[in-house]
Amino acid sequence: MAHRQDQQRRASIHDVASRAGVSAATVSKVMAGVTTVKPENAQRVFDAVEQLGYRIDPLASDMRRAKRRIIGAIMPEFESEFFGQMVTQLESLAEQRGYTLVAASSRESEAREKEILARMHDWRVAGVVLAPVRNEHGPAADFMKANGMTGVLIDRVLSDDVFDTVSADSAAASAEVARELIAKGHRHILLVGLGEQAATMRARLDGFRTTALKLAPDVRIDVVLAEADVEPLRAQLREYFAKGERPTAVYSLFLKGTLVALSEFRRRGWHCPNDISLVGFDDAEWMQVTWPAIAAVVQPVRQIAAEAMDVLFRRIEGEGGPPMARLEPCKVLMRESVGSPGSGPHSGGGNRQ
Amino acid sequence: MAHRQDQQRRASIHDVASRAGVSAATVSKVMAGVTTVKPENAQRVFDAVEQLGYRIDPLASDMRRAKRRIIGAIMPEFESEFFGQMVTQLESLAEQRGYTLVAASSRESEAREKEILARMHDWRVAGVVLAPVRNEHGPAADFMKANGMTGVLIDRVLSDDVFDTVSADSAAASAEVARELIAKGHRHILLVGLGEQAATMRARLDGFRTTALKLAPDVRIDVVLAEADVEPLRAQLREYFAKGERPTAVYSLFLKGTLVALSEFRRRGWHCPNDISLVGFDDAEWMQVTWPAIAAVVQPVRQIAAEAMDVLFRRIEGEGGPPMARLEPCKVLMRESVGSPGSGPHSGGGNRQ
DNA sequence: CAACTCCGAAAAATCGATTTACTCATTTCT
DNA sequence: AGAAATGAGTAAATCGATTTTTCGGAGTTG
Repeated sequence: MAHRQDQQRRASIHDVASRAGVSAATVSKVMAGVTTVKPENAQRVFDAVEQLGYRIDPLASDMRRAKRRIIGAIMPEFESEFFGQMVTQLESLAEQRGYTLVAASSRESEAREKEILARMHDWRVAGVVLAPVRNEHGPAADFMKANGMTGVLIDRVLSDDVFDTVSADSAAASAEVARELIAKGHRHILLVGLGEQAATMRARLDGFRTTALKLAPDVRIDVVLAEADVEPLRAQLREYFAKGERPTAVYSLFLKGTLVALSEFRRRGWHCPNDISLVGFDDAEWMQVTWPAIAAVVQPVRQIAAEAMDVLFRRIEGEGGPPMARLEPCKVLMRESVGSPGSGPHSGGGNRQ
Repeated sequence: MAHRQDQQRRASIHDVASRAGVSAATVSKVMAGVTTVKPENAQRVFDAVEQLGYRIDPLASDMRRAKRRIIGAIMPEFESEFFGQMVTQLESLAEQRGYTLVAASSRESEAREKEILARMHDWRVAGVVLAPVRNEHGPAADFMKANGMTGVLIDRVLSDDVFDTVSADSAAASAEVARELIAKGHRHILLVGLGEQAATMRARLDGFRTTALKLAPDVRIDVVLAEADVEPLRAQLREYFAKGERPTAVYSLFLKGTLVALSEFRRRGWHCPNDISLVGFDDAEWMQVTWPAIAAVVQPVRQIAAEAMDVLFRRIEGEGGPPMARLEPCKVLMRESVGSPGSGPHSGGGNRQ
C-alpha cells in the first residue's frame, strides 16, 4: 500500500536506495531488470519500492538519452472520425512500447505544422508520425529532413525520398468505385476533390478515370476541384449544377466533399439514389443510419496506424535501407445512395429552397 | 541562420554560454528576460543563440520544478466531434500559456482512466483536464484526490467536493427541448439515455420531464435507459417498439443514442418528421446535411474548454477557495426532424427490412 | 603466495537547464 | 569617510534518473 505521501514530493530513486540500504545505481539496475544484482538486494529494493510507492520519473529517466521515449503525432485536425481513430490507435501502439504519444493538431495550416514540429524537436522526440496538411513536399517534411528527425508520413502522401510513407490505396479503391458505378450503368459522373493534396487526389482521380474509361470508353467524367478550402468548393459545385449539368452519379474524393455534395443535393431537392447517386471517399458512422445510407470507401485506419508505428520504431532502432511507401487496401461499401441511373423519377432541376 | 548542426546533438546552454563568453547562469537569465544583465552581454547571448540555433530543452527546463509545464487531458474517446473539438481547444489554450498538452483516450474504461492518470502523475503534470467515463465519483477522481493532483472535471459531471467542474447546462437545454416539443403538440415522448453517466443523464431527464409536465400535465413520457453499452440500448429500443409503443417524438439524451434511434427508425421504415420526430443531445456536422436535418442540442465546446483551462490555471497558480461548478448554456437547433404529430401520413408500424 | 580475473556494488559523472549562494565593484546613504 | 545597499556576474548545487568508473574482496592460477 502506498499512500500517505499525498501532496508532498514523491519518493525519488535515492529515497528508495537509502531505505533499501543500497546505492541509487543498484536501484536503477533492479528497476531495469539487470541480472547482476544479488537476489537479496533486489528483494530489499522491491520492498522499498512497494513501501514508498516509488515510480520512475519518466522525465528524469529520459534526460540522458539523445532520443526521449516520446512520439509526436501531428494531424490536420481531430474532429473527424478518421483522425480521431488514428490518434487513438497511435496512442495505444506507442503506449504498448512504453512511449508517450504527444498529439497536436496543425488545424490544416502548414505554418502551424512546422511550428509544432519545431516544438517537438525541442522535446527531442524519438520519432514523429506526420499526417501533412497538403502532401509530402511541404515545409514540415523539409524541416524534419534538415534537422535529421526520424519520422513517418501518413495519409495525404504517396512516397518520399527520405521518409517512409503509409497511406490508403486510393487508386485501387477508386478503381473499384469506378467498376461499380460503370456496372450500374452510369455514364456521366462527377468527381469532387480538393486540389491542395495534389498526389493523393490525383491518385484517386486517375485510379477512377483509368478504370472507368477502360470499361466504358464513352463515359463522361467531369471534375470539380477546389484549390484549398471547402467553401469555394461549394460555390464551384453550385455553379456547375447551375449550368444545367446533370451527372447521374457523384464520387466525392474526400469526406468534406461528401458533406458538401449532400447539402447541395438538398438545396435542389434531389434524392439519392433516385435523382443522383453518391459515393464518398472516407466512411463515417452516421452514413449507415441515414436514409439513404451513403456509400463510402472505408480507409484501413488500424492497418495504417500499425504499419506506420512499426516502420517508425524500426527506424528509431536504427534500421537502415531506402524509405518504403506502403499502400494499405481499402474496403468499398456500396450502400443505398448508389443506384442505376434512370431507375427513379429523376425529377430534374427542381429547386426546393 | 541556424542549420549545419543537423543530426548531431543540439546546442546546450553551455555551448551558448561559452560562445558568448559568459556563464550558463547568465544565459539562463537572458532567456528568462531578467533585467539585471548588462545590455552588451545580453546582446552577445542573443547573437550566440542565433548562431547556434539554440532553443531551450523543455524537458531539462522542467526537471527542477515540482510541477512540469505539461497539462494532461483524458477523454473517453477521440472519435466524436465533441471530444475532437475539445482536444483541439484544450491544446490551443495550453499552448498559449506555454504548456504542452498530452492527451489520452480512456476508451470508455474507468480502469484505463486510472492507469493513464497514474502515468500522468509520474510525469508530474501541472494539472489534468479529466472528462470521466462515468461521472465525478469514479476511481479516477479518487486517485487524483489521494495524490493531491490539480485538476478540473468536465462534461459528464455536475459538481464535486474537491475539483472544479465545467459542463454543459443539460437541464436548461432539455427544458427548452421540452418546451419546443410540447408547443408542437407532442404528448407522447420517448427519452433515450445511458444509465452509467448517472448525474448528467438525470439532469437531462429531469430537466425535460419537469418542464414538459408543467406545460402539459397530460404528457406521457417513456424512458429507455441502457446500463452501460450502446448495443443493449438498441435491443431495449427494439423491444419497446415491438410492444407496439408509438410515441410521436424521441429525445435522445446522447449522441450515440441518436444514431441508434435513427437506425431503428430505418428498420421500421419510419421517416422524420412525418412518422416520428427526433431531437438529439449533441450536434454533429452531418446532421444539417442529411434529409431531414436532425434537430440537436449544441454543446458550447469552446466555452467549456476555455472555462476549464481558466479555472485549472488559477488552481495551478495556487488560488484557493471552494470548488466551483460551472454550467455553460447550450443552443438548441430545431431542424426538420421535428414536426407536429399527425401532420404527416403517420404510416404506423410498417417494417421495411 | 603474488598476480590475475570476476562480481557485485558504490561513487562519481552526466544530461541541460534553474536557482542559490557568494564575490567583487559601484553607488547610495548617513 | 565608512557602512550599507545595489549591480552584474559566476561557481556550484540541484532536479532524478542512467551510465561509467572505481573499488574491495572472493576465487583462480602459476
